[in-house]
Amino acid sequence: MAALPPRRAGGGEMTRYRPLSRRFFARHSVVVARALLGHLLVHETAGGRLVGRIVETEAYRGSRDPASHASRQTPRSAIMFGRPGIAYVYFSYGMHHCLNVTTEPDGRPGAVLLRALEIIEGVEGTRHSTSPVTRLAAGPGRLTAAMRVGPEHNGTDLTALPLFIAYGGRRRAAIVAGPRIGISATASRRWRFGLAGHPALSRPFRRL
DNA sequence: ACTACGATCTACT
DNA sequence: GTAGATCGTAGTG
Repeated sequence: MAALPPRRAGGGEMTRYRPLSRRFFARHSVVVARALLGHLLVHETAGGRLVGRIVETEAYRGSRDPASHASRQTPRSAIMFGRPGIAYVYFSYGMHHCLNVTTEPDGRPGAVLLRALEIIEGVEGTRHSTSPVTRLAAGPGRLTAAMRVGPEHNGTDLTALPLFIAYGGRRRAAIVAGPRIGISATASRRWRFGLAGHPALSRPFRRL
């Protein structure tokens, strides 16, 4: 009998990175946006595993949130009305992709935009053009570039391989909040959240 | 078919 | 601080 081949670095490590449950995402977008801070985005690629800690998010919710793509029901936004825990990837400003995870129970529109990560594994597999390394995923467009996320991930399940959100341990840092970036309306809603003082934030949070 | 614009990033002043 | 790159989506004709 031949020896077992070595475990591939792909699925075998799912014990180390445990996906969050779908129920985690089936809540109010603002609750999910805050709760995601400190958890991990994991991507098992052919070139190796990429892992980043989520340090900044934004909540988008409901049909009456004018800043949200779900303020109108269109082919693109349909995914925000579906089941939670699914990737919503859209193309922005003609050159970037942004990654969201859908929220709220099935049938209610919502999503959380992942705006910044601290890359903690697989830095050598990410693009090296951005320096310092702490800024590699500091912004929604940089995040998708660093994590090799593209339109092919739109509609995929973020609770399963190869791209998923995993438990990241107990969060230590305090959470800060502010108005969402690039949104003219609803500036009074402070639905942008971040880990206080983290170097990978896309932009600083203003003090009250 | 044609137009306007954006949940951005980089480079430059 | 502000401009330019660049194109899918959605609204209008």
